[in-house]
Amino acid sequence: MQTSIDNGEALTERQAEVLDVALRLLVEEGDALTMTAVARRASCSKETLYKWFGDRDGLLTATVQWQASKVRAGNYDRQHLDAAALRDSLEGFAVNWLSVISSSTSIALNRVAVSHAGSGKSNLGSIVLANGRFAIGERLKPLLEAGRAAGLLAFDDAEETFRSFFGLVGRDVQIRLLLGDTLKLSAAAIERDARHAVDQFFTLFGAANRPKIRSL
Amino acid sequence: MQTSIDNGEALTERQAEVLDVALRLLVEEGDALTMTAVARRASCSKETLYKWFGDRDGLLTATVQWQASKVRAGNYDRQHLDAAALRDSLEGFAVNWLSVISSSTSIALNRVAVSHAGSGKSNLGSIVLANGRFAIGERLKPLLEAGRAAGLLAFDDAEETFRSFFGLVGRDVQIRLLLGDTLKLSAAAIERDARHAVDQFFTLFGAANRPKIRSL
DNA sequence: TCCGAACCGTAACGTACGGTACGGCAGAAA
DNA sequence: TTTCTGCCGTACCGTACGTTACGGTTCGGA
Repeated sequence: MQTSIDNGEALTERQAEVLDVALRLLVEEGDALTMTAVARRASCSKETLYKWFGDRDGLLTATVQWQASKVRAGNYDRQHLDAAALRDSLEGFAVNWLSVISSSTSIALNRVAVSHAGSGKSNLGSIVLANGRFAIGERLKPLLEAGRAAGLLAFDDAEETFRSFFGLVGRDVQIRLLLGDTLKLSAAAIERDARHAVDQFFTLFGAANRPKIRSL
Repeated sequence: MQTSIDNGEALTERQAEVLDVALRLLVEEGDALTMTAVARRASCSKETLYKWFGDRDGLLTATVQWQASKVRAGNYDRQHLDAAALRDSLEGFAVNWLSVISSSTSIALNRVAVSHAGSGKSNLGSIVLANGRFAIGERLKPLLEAGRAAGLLAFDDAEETFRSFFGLVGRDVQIRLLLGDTLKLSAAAIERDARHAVDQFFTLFGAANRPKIRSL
Protein backbone atom coordinates (compact mmCIF):
# COMPACT_ATOMS: atom_id res chain seq x y z
CA MET A 1 0.00 0.00 0.00
CA GLN A 2 0.95 3.64 -0.13
CA THR A 3 3.23 3.09 -3.05
CA SER A 4 5.49 6.04 -3.59
CA ILE A 5 3.26 8.93 -2.84
CA ASP A 6 6.28 11.13 -3.32
CA ASN A 7 8.02 11.13 -6.63
CA GLY A 8 10.94 13.40 -6.02
CA GLU A 9 12.70 12.17 -9.08
CA ALA A 10 13.91 15.56 -10.22
CA LEU A 11 12.52 15.51 -13.72
CA THR A 12 14.13 17.84 -16.19
CA GLU A 13 11.91 20.24 -18.02
CA ARG A 14 12.23 18.26 -21.19
CA GLN A 15 11.24 15.07 -19.43
CA ALA A 16 8.19 16.75 -17.94
CA GLU A 17 7.34 17.90 -21.43
CA VAL A 18 7.51 14.35 -22.70
CA LEU A 19 5.34 13.14 -19.83
CA ASP A 20 2.77 15.80 -20.64
CA VAL A 21 2.65 14.45 -24.15
CA ALA A 22 2.28 10.92 -22.84
CA LEU A 23 -0.50 12.07 -20.57
CA ARG A 24 -2.37 13.74 -23.39
CA LEU A 25 -1.92 10.67 -25.56
CA LEU A 26 -3.13 8.47 -22.74
CA VAL A 27 -6.32 10.48 -22.55
CA GLU A 28 -6.81 10.26 -26.29
CA GLU A 29 -5.82 6.68 -26.96
CA GLY A 30 -6.07 4.95 -23.63
CA ASP A 31 -3.85 1.95 -23.14
CA ALA A 32 -3.46 1.70 -26.91
CA LEU A 33 -0.78 4.34 -26.59
CA THR A 34 2.40 3.26 -28.36
CA MET A 35 5.97 4.24 -27.72
CA THR A 36 6.26 5.31 -31.34
CA ALA A 37 3.33 7.66 -30.96
CA VAL A 38 4.78 9.24 -27.84
CA ALA A 39 8.15 9.70 -29.51
CA ARG A 40 6.65 11.22 -32.61
CA ARG A 41 4.30 13.55 -30.75
CA ALA A 42 7.01 14.63 -28.33
CA SER A 43 9.60 14.99 -31.09
CA CYS A 44 12.01 12.78 -29.29
CA SER A 45 13.58 9.49 -30.18
CA LYS A 46 12.47 6.18 -28.89
CA GLU A 47 16.00 5.58 -27.71
CA THR A 48 15.67 8.54 -25.38
CA LEU A 49 12.35 7.26 -24.13
CA TYR A 50 13.91 3.96 -23.21
CA LYS A 51 16.97 5.57 -21.68
CA TRP A 52 14.86 7.82 -19.48
CA PHE A 53 12.08 5.50 -18.48
CA GLY A 54 13.40 1.99 -18.95
CA ASP A 55 10.46 0.48 -20.73
CA ARG A 56 6.81 1.07 -21.51
CA ASP A 57 5.71 0.41 -17.97
CA GLY A 58 8.28 2.84 -16.70
CA LEU A 59 6.93 5.53 -18.97
CA LEU A 60 3.38 4.85 -17.88
CA THR A 61 4.36 4.83 -14.23
CA ALA A 62 6.27 8.09 -14.57
CA THR A 63 3.29 9.60 -16.37
CA VAL A 64 0.87 8.63 -13.64
CA GLN A 65 3.18 9.97 -10.94
CA TRP A 66 3.74 13.12 -12.91
CA GLN A 67 0.01 13.76 -13.05
CA ALA A 68 -0.34 12.92 -9.36
CA SER A 69 2.33 15.44 -8.48
CA LYS A 70 0.39 18.11 -10.31
CA VAL A 71 -2.89 17.67 -8.47
CA ARG A 72 -1.53 17.57 -4.96
CA ALA A 73 -3.87 19.96 -3.21
CA GLY A 74 -3.21 21.71 0.07
CA ASN A 75 -4.41 20.17 3.29
CA TYR A 76 -7.30 21.88 4.90
CA ASP A 77 -5.90 22.75 8.29
CA ARG A 78 -7.51 25.88 9.53
CA GLN A 79 -7.21 26.99 13.11
CA HIS A 80 -10.67 28.27 13.72
CA LEU A 81 -13.22 25.58 12.98
CA ASP A 82 -16.88 26.37 13.40
CA ALA A 83 -19.86 24.71 11.81
CA ALA A 84 -19.77 26.89 8.72
CA ALA A 85 -16.06 26.39 8.18
CA LEU A 86 -16.39 22.64 8.56
CA ARG A 87 -19.21 22.57 6.07
CA ASP A 88 -17.24 24.69 3.64
CA SER A 89 -14.23 22.45 3.91
CA LEU A 90 -16.26 19.30 3.41
CA GLU A 91 -17.99 20.79 0.41
CA GLY A 92 -14.61 21.81 -0.91
CA PHE A 93 -13.41 18.25 -0.63
CA ALA A 94 -16.54 16.93 -2.26
CA VAL A 95 -16.41 19.39 -5.15
CA ASN A 96 -12.75 18.72 -5.67
CA TRP A 97 -13.17 14.97 -5.63
CA LEU A 98 -16.12 14.99 -8.00
CA SER A 99 -14.25 17.29 -10.34
CA VAL A 100 -11.24 15.01 -10.32
CA ILE A 101 -13.02 11.72 -10.91
CA SER A 102 -15.14 13.18 -13.69
CA SER A 103 -12.18 14.67 -15.52
CA SER A 104 -11.07 12.95 -18.67
CA THR A 105 -7.55 12.74 -17.29
CA SER A 106 -8.62 10.86 -14.20
CA ILE A 107 -10.84 8.57 -16.20
CA ALA A 108 -8.05 7.68 -18.59
CA LEU A 109 -5.52 7.14 -15.82
CA ASN A 110 -7.86 5.01 -13.77
CA ARG A 111 -8.68 2.95 -16.83
CA VAL A 112 -5.11 2.02 -17.57
CA ALA A 113 -4.43 1.45 -13.88
CA VAL A 114 -7.40 -0.89 -13.66
CA SER A 115 -6.25 -2.75 -16.75
CA HIS A 116 -2.76 -3.18 -15.43
CA ALA A 117 -4.00 -4.21 -12.01
CA GLY A 118 -5.71 -7.06 -13.82
CA SER A 119 -2.62 -8.31 -15.61
CA GLY A 120 -0.26 -7.73 -12.72
CA LYS A 121 1.89 -5.96 -15.30
CA SER A 122 2.84 -3.17 -12.94
CA ASN A 123 1.78 -1.42 -9.80
CA LEU A 124 -0.07 1.39 -11.52
CA GLY A 125 -3.14 0.38 -9.55
CA SER A 126 -1.40 0.92 -6.23
CA ILE A 127 -0.05 4.24 -7.37
CA VAL A 128 -3.42 5.55 -8.46
CA LEU A 129 -4.97 4.25 -5.28
CA ALA A 130 -2.30 5.86 -3.13
CA ASN A 131 -2.61 9.21 -4.86
CA GLY A 132 -6.39 9.11 -5.18
CA ARG A 133 -8.55 7.28 -2.71
CA PHE A 134 -5.95 7.02 0.06
CA ALA A 135 -4.44 10.46 -0.37
CA ILE A 136 -7.79 12.17 -0.02
CA GLY A 137 -8.61 9.94 2.93
CA GLU A 138 -5.46 10.99 4.76
CA ARG A 139 -6.17 14.62 4.00
CA LEU A 140 -9.79 14.46 5.07
CA LYS A 141 -9.47 12.49 8.27
CA PRO A 142 -7.69 15.27 10.19
CA LEU A 143 -10.57 17.56 9.29
CA LEU A 144 -13.08 15.00 10.52
CA GLU A 145 -11.20 14.61 13.76
CA ALA A 146 -10.97 18.35 14.18
CA GLY A 147 -14.71 18.50 13.66
CA ARG A 148 -15.19 15.89 16.31
CA ALA A 149 -12.85 17.71 18.70
CA ALA A 150 -14.86 20.87 18.14
CA GLY A 151 -18.04 19.01 19.05
CA LEU A 152 -19.44 19.30 15.55
CA LEU A 153 -19.24 15.67 14.52
CA ALA A 154 -19.86 12.40 16.27
CA PHE A 155 -18.27 9.19 15.14
CA ASP A 156 -16.09 6.37 16.33
CA ASP A 157 -13.76 5.50 13.53
CA ALA A 158 -12.42 8.22 11.24
CA GLU A 159 -11.56 5.73 8.51
CA GLU A 160 -15.05 4.25 8.42
CA THR A 161 -16.57 7.70 8.56
CA PHE A 162 -14.46 8.81 5.65
CA ARG A 163 -15.58 5.78 3.68
CA SER A 164 -19.20 6.78 4.20
CA PHE A 165 -18.38 10.30 3.07
CA PHE A 166 -16.63 8.85 0.05
CA GLY A 167 -19.71 6.83 -0.84
CA LEU A 168 -22.14 9.68 -0.33
CA VAL A 169 -20.11 11.95 -2.58
CA GLY A 170 -19.00 9.56 -5.27
CA ARG A 171 -22.07 7.31 -5.41
CA ASP A 172 -22.08 5.63 -8.84
CA VAL A 173 -20.20 8.35 -10.67
CA GLN A 174 -16.78 6.82 -11.00
CA ILE A 175 -17.79 3.31 -12.02
CA ARG A 176 -20.24 4.68 -14.57
CA LEU A 177 -17.65 6.95 -16.11
CA LEU A 178 -15.02 4.22 -16.14
CA LEU A 179 -17.45 1.92 -17.91
CA GLY A 180 -18.07 4.52 -20.57
CA ASP A 181 -21.38 5.97 -19.47
CA THR A 182 -21.81 9.45 -20.91
CA LEU A 183 -22.48 11.21 -17.67
CA LYS A 184 -22.18 14.95 -17.96
CA LEU A 185 -21.36 16.70 -14.71
CA SER A 186 -21.54 20.45 -15.04
CA ALA A 187 -19.84 22.62 -12.47
CA ALA A 188 -23.28 23.55 -11.19
CA ALA A 189 -24.30 19.91 -10.86
CA ILE A 190 -21.10 19.09 -9.00
CA GLU A 191 -21.74 22.00 -6.66
CA ARG A 192 -25.28 20.85 -6.04
CA ASP A 193 -24.38 17.19 -5.56
CA ALA A 194 -21.55 18.09 -3.23
CA ARG A 195 -23.83 20.22 -1.10
CA HIS A 196 -26.41 17.47 -1.01
CA ALA A 197 -23.85 14.86 -0.03
CA VAL A 198 -22.54 17.06 2.78
CA ASP A 199 -26.10 17.60 3.98
CA GLN A 200 -26.54 13.87 4.16
CA PHE A 201 -23.19 13.48 5.85
CA PHE A 202 -24.22 15.93 8.57
CA THR A 203 -27.48 14.11 9.02
CA LEU A 204 -25.54 10.95 9.69
CA PHE A 205 -22.60 12.29 11.65
CA GLY A 206 -23.52 15.78 12.83
CA ALA A 207 -23.15 16.01 16.60
CA ALA A 208 -26.04 18.46 16.89
CA ASN A 209 -28.52 15.98 15.46
CA ARG A 210 -27.36 13.01 17.46
CA PRO A 211 -25.57 14.11 20.60
CA LYS A 212 -24.04 10.70 21.02
CA ILE A 213 -23.04 9.84 24.57
CA ARG A 214 -20.64 7.01 24.46
CA SER A 215 -19.86 4.78 27.40
CA LEU A 216 -16.15 4.54 27.96
CA MET B 1 -27.87 2.63 -22.65
CA GLN B 2 -29.48 -0.60 -21.61
CA THR B 3 -27.56 -2.54 -24.19
CA SER B 4 -29.06 -5.97 -24.66
CA ILE B 5 -30.03 -6.91 -21.17
CA ASP B 6 -31.57 -10.00 -22.68
CA ASN B 7 -29.35 -12.42 -24.50
CA GLY B 8 -31.77 -14.99 -25.78
CA GLU B 9 -29.26 -16.36 -28.18
CA ALA B 10 -30.02 -19.99 -27.56
CA LEU B 11 -26.56 -21.23 -26.77
CA THR B 12 -25.90 -24.90 -27.20
CA GLU B 13 -24.52 -26.76 -24.26
CA ARG B 14 -21.11 -27.00 -25.87
CA GLN B 15 -21.07 -23.27 -26.49
CA ALA B 16 -21.94 -22.58 -22.88
CA GLU B 17 -19.13 -24.90 -21.91
CA VAL B 18 -16.72 -22.90 -24.01
CA LEU B 19 -17.95 -19.65 -22.48
CA ASP B 20 -17.42 -21.04 -19.02
CA VAL B 21 -13.85 -21.76 -19.97
CA ALA B 22 -13.47 -18.26 -21.35
CA LEU B 23 -14.89 -16.85 -18.15
CA ARG B 24 -12.49 -18.83 -16.01
CA LEU B 25 -9.61 -17.76 -18.19
CA LEU B 26 -10.74 -14.17 -18.02
CA VAL B 27 -10.61 -14.33 -14.24
CA GLU B 28 -7.15 -15.86 -14.34
CA GLU B 29 -5.53 -13.86 -17.11
CA GLY B 30 -7.59 -10.77 -17.43
CA ASP B 31 -7.62 -9.12 -20.83
CA ALA B 32 -4.44 -11.01 -21.69
CA LEU B 33 -6.68 -13.93 -22.55
CA THR B 34 -5.84 -15.27 -25.99
CA MET B 35 -7.98 -17.13 -28.46
CA THR B 36 -5.40 -19.90 -28.55
CA ALA B 37 -5.61 -20.33 -24.79
CA VAL B 38 -9.40 -20.53 -24.87
CA ALA B 39 -9.31 -23.06 -27.67
CA ARG B 40 -6.72 -25.20 -25.93
CA ARG B 41 -8.41 -25.11 -22.55
CA ALA B 42 -11.82 -25.81 -24.03
CA SER B 43 -10.48 -28.51 -26.32
CA CYS B 44 -11.98 -26.88 -29.34
CA SER B 45 -10.45 -25.44 -32.47
CA LYS B 46 -9.93 -21.78 -33.07
CA GLU B 47 -11.88 -22.17 -36.27
CA THR B 48 -14.91 -23.14 -34.22
CA LEU B 49 -14.38 -20.18 -31.92
CA TYR B 50 -14.41 -17.83 -34.87
CA LYS B 51 -17.36 -19.51 -36.48
CA TRP B 52 -19.44 -19.25 -33.31
CA PHE B 53 -18.42 -15.85 -32.01
CA GLY B 54 -17.10 -13.97 -34.99
CA ASP B 55 -14.00 -12.52 -33.46
CA ARG B 56 -12.31 -11.91 -30.14
CA ASP B 57 -14.71 -9.14 -29.19
CA GLY B 58 -17.63 -11.39 -29.99
CA LEU B 59 -16.27 -14.05 -27.68
CA LEU B 60 -15.73 -11.53 -24.91
CA THR B 61 -19.18 -10.07 -25.37
CA ALA B 62 -20.80 -13.48 -25.33
CA THR B 63 -18.84 -14.35 -22.21
CA VAL B 64 -19.97 -11.25 -20.39
CA GLN B 65 -23.59 -11.82 -21.38
CA TRP B 66 -23.33 -15.44 -20.42
CA GLN B 67 -22.17 -14.51 -16.94
CA ALA B 68 -24.87 -11.84 -16.70
CA SER B 69 -27.53 -14.38 -17.58
CA LYS B 70 -26.35 -16.56 -14.72
CA VAL B 71 -26.62 -13.97 -11.96
CA ARG B 72 -30.03 -12.63 -12.82
CA ALA B 73 -31.68 -12.57 -9.39
CA GLY B 74 -35.38 -12.45 -8.69
CA ASN B 75 -37.11 -9.15 -8.13
CA TYR B 76 -38.14 -8.46 -4.62
CA ASP B 77 -41.86 -7.88 -4.98
CA ARG B 78 -43.60 -8.96 -1.85
CA GLN B 79 -47.16 -8.04 -1.15
CA HIS B 80 -47.03 -7.33 2.53
CA LEU B 81 -44.45 -4.65 3.22
CA ASP B 82 -43.84 -3.58 6.78
CA ALA B 83 -40.76 -1.96 8.25
CA ALA B 84 -39.06 -5.25 8.98
CA ALA B 85 -39.73 -6.64 5.53
CA LEU B 86 -38.42 -3.47 3.91
CA ARG B 87 -35.28 -3.59 5.98
CA ASP B 88 -34.78 -7.23 5.15
CA SER B 89 -35.16 -6.60 1.47
CA LEU B 90 -32.77 -3.68 1.51
CA GLU B 91 -30.21 -5.66 3.42
CA GLY B 92 -30.66 -8.47 0.96
CA PHE B 93 -29.92 -6.11 -1.89
CA ALA B 94 -26.91 -4.71 -0.10
CA VAL B 95 -25.48 -8.11 0.77
CA ASN B 96 -26.06 -9.33 -2.74
CA TRP B 97 -24.44 -6.30 -4.32
CA LEU B 98 -21.40 -6.38 -2.05
CA SER B 99 -20.99 -10.09 -2.70
CA VAL B 100 -21.14 -9.53 -6.43
CA ILE B 101 -18.71 -6.64 -6.68
CA SER B 102 -16.20 -8.35 -4.42
CA SER B 103 -16.25 -11.60 -6.37
CA SER B 104 -13.27 -12.35 -8.53
CA THR B 105 -15.58 -12.87 -11.48
CA SER B 106 -17.11 -9.44 -11.22
CA ILE B 107 -13.71 -7.84 -10.72
CA ALA B 108 -12.30 -9.50 -13.81
CA LEU B 109 -15.32 -8.68 -15.93
CA ASN B 110 -15.41 -5.09 -14.84
CA ARG B 111 -11.72 -4.75 -15.53
CA VAL B 112 -11.94 -5.87 -19.13
CA ALA B 113 -15.08 -3.80 -19.61
CA VAL B 114 -13.32 -0.72 -18.29
CA SER B 115 -10.35 -1.35 -20.55
CA HIS B 116 -12.53 -1.74 -23.59
CA ALA B 117 -14.59 1.30 -22.71
CA GLY B 118 -11.33 3.22 -22.95
CA SER B 119 -10.40 2.01 -26.40
CA GLY B 120 -13.91 2.12 -27.79
CA LYS B 121 -13.15 -1.41 -28.98
CA SER B 122 -16.56 -2.71 -28.07
CA ASN B 123 -19.58 -2.01 -25.93
CA LEU B 124 -18.59 -4.27 -23.10
CA GLY B 125 -18.80 -1.29 -20.81
CA SER B 126 -22.44 -0.68 -21.66
CA ILE B 127 -23.26 -4.33 -21.20
CA VAL B 128 -21.67 -4.53 -17.78
CA LEU B 129 -23.32 -1.28 -16.81
CA ALA B 130 -26.71 -2.47 -18.00
CA ASN B 131 -26.46 -5.77 -16.17
CA GLY B 132 -24.83 -4.34 -13.07
CA ARG B 133 -25.47 -0.82 -11.92
CA PHE B 134 -28.62 -0.23 -13.97
CA ALA B 135 -30.14 -3.66 -13.50
CA ILE B 136 -29.95 -3.43 -9.75
CA GLY B 137 -31.30 0.11 -9.90
CA GLU B 138 -34.33 -0.99 -11.83
CA ARG B 139 -34.90 -3.85 -9.42
CA LEU B 140 -34.50 -1.74 -6.32
CA LYS B 141 -36.55 1.28 -7.27
CA PRO B 142 -39.89 -0.53 -7.14
CA LEU B 143 -39.04 -1.57 -3.60
CA LEU B 144 -38.20 1.99 -2.66
CA GLU B 145 -41.43 3.22 -4.12
CA ALA B 146 -43.38 0.51 -2.33
CA GLY B 147 -41.68 1.64 0.86
CA ARG B 148 -42.75 5.19 0.20
CA ALA B 149 -46.29 4.11 -0.59
CA ALA B 150 -46.36 2.23 2.70
CA GLY B 151 -45.29 5.37 4.52
CA LEU B 152 -41.94 3.90 5.50
CA LEU B 153 -39.71 6.03 3.33
CA ALA B 154 -39.67 9.67 2.36
CA PHE B 155 -37.98 10.86 -0.81
CA ASP B 156 -38.64 12.75 -4.00
CA ASP B 157 -36.71 11.01 -6.71
CA ALA B 158 -36.34 7.24 -6.67
CA GLU B 159 -33.33 7.36 -8.98
CA GLU B 160 -31.45 9.82 -6.79
CA THR B 161 -32.41 7.89 -3.70
CA PHE B 162 -31.12 4.70 -5.21
CA ARG B 163 -27.85 6.41 -6.05
CA SER B 164 -27.43 7.37 -2.41
CA PHE B 165 -28.16 3.80 -1.40
CA PHE B 166 -25.62 2.63 -3.94
CA GLY B 167 -23.00 4.94 -2.47
CA LEU B 168 -23.72 4.01 1.12
CA VAL B 169 -23.43 0.32 0.34
CA GLY B 170 -20.57 0.31 -2.13
CA ARG B 171 -18.48 3.14 -0.72
CA ASP B 172 -14.92 2.63 -1.94
CA VAL B 173 -15.10 -1.11 -2.30
CA GLN B 174 -15.39 -1.47 -6.05
CA ILE B 175 -12.77 1.04 -7.10
CA ARG B 176 -10.31 -0.33 -4.59
CA LEU B 177 -10.79 -3.87 -5.78
CA LEU B 178 -10.60 -2.86 -9.42
CA LEU B 179 -7.33 -1.07 -8.73
CA GLY B 180 -5.90 -4.18 -7.16
CA ASP B 181 -6.26 -3.40 -3.48
CA THR B 182 -6.27 -6.61 -1.46
CA LEU B 183 -9.51 -6.01 0.35
CA LYS B 184 -10.83 -9.11 2.02
CA LEU B 185 -14.57 -9.07 2.57
CA SER B 186 -15.72 -12.00 4.62
CA ALA B 187 -19.35 -12.99 4.59
CA ALA B 188 -19.62 -11.66 8.11
CA ALA B 189 -18.09 -8.32 7.13
CA ILE B 190 -20.47 -8.03 4.20
CA GLU B 191 -23.38 -8.75 6.48
CA ARG B 192 -22.23 -6.15 8.97
CA ASP B 193 -21.48 -3.50 6.35
CA ALA B 194 -24.81 -4.09 4.66
CA ARG B 195 -26.68 -3.69 7.92
CA HIS B 196 -24.76 -0.55 8.71
CA ALA B 197 -25.44 0.91 5.28
CA VAL B 198 -29.15 0.19 5.60
CA ASP B 199 -29.15 1.82 9.03
CA GLN B 200 -27.67 4.93 7.49
CA PHE B 201 -30.12 4.76 4.63
CA PHE B 202 -33.04 4.72 7.06
CA THR B 203 -31.56 7.64 8.94
CA LEU B 204 -31.53 9.60 5.69
CA PHE B 205 -34.75 8.42 4.11
CA GLY B 206 -36.82 6.77 6.82
CA ALA B 207 -40.23 8.42 7.03
CA ALA B 208 -40.39 7.96 10.78
CA ASN B 209 -37.32 10.07 11.41
CA ARG B 210 -38.21 12.89 9.07
CA PRO B 211 -41.97 13.01 8.50
CA LYS B 212 -41.52 15.15 5.44
CA ILE B 213 -44.61 17.15 4.51
CA ARG B 214 -44.36 18.12 0.92
CA SER B 215 -46.38 20.95 -0.60
CA LEU B 216 -48.03 19.86 -3.78
C1' DT C 1 39.06 23.76 -32.81
C1' DC C 2 38.23 19.25 -31.27
C1' DC C 3 35.85 15.79 -28.42
C1' DG C 4 32.31 13.58 -26.29
C1' DA C 5 27.78 13.39 -24.49
C1' DA C 6 23.06 13.78 -25.31
C1' DC C 7 19.58 13.40 -28.42
C1' DC C 8 16.79 13.06 -32.91
C1' DG C 9 15.02 10.28 -36.72
C1' DT C 10 14.55 6.04 -38.65
C1' DA C 11 15.38 1.49 -39.84
C1' DA C 12 15.45 -3.09 -38.30
C1' DC C 13 14.53 -7.25 -35.27
C1' DG C 14 11.79 -10.47 -32.65
C1' DT C 15 7.70 -11.90 -30.97
C1' DA C 16 3.03 -12.42 -29.76
C1' DC C 17 -1.32 -12.89 -31.28
C1' DG C 18 -5.63 -12.32 -34.14
C1' DG C 19 -7.34 -14.49 -37.87
C1' DT C 20 -7.38 -18.19 -41.76
C1' DA C 21 -6.60 -22.57 -44.13
C1' DC C 22 -6.42 -27.33 -44.29
C1' DG C 23 -6.18 -32.19 -43.26
C1' DG C 24 -8.29 -35.71 -40.52
C1' DC C 25 -11.97 -37.86 -37.78
C1' DA C 26 -16.46 -39.09 -35.95
C1' DG C 27 -21.18 -39.52 -36.34
C1' DA C 28 -25.54 -39.02 -38.55
C1' DA C 29 -28.23 -39.62 -42.67
C1' DA C 30 -29.24 -42.06 -46.93
C1' DT D 1 -21.15 -48.49 -47.17
C1' DT D 2 -20.92 -43.95 -48.77
C1' DT D 3 -21.32 -39.18 -48.04
C1' DC D 4 -21.89 -35.02 -45.82
C1' DT D 5 -21.50 -32.08 -41.88
C1' DG D 6 -19.39 -30.31 -37.88
C1' DC D 7 -15.52 -30.06 -35.29
C1' DC D 8 -10.56 -30.87 -33.60
C1' DG D 9 -5.66 -30.01 -34.05
C1' DT D 10 -2.19 -27.56 -36.09
C1' DA D 11 0.33 -25.08 -39.23
C1' DC D 12 0.48 -20.77 -41.31
C1' DC D 13 0.07 -15.62 -42.49
C1' DG D 14 0.10 -10.72 -41.61
C1' DT D 15 0.56 -7.16 -38.63
C1' DA D 16 1.37 -4.33 -34.78
C1' DC D 17 4.33 -3.02 -31.46
C1' DG D 18 8.06 -3.22 -27.89
C1' DT D 19 12.77 -2.91 -28.07
C1' DT D 20 17.38 -2.23 -30.04
C1' DA D 21 20.81 -0.33 -33.16
C1' DC D 22 22.87 3.20 -35.76
C1' DG D 23 24.00 7.31 -38.38
C1' DG D 24 23.70 12.25 -38.10
C1' DT D 25 23.31 16.69 -35.50
C1' DT D 26 23.76 19.96 -31.76
C1' DC D 27 26.14 21.86 -28.03
C1' DG D 28 29.00 22.55 -23.99
C1' DG D 29 33.60 22.14 -22.27
C1' DA D 30 38.74 21.40 -22.77
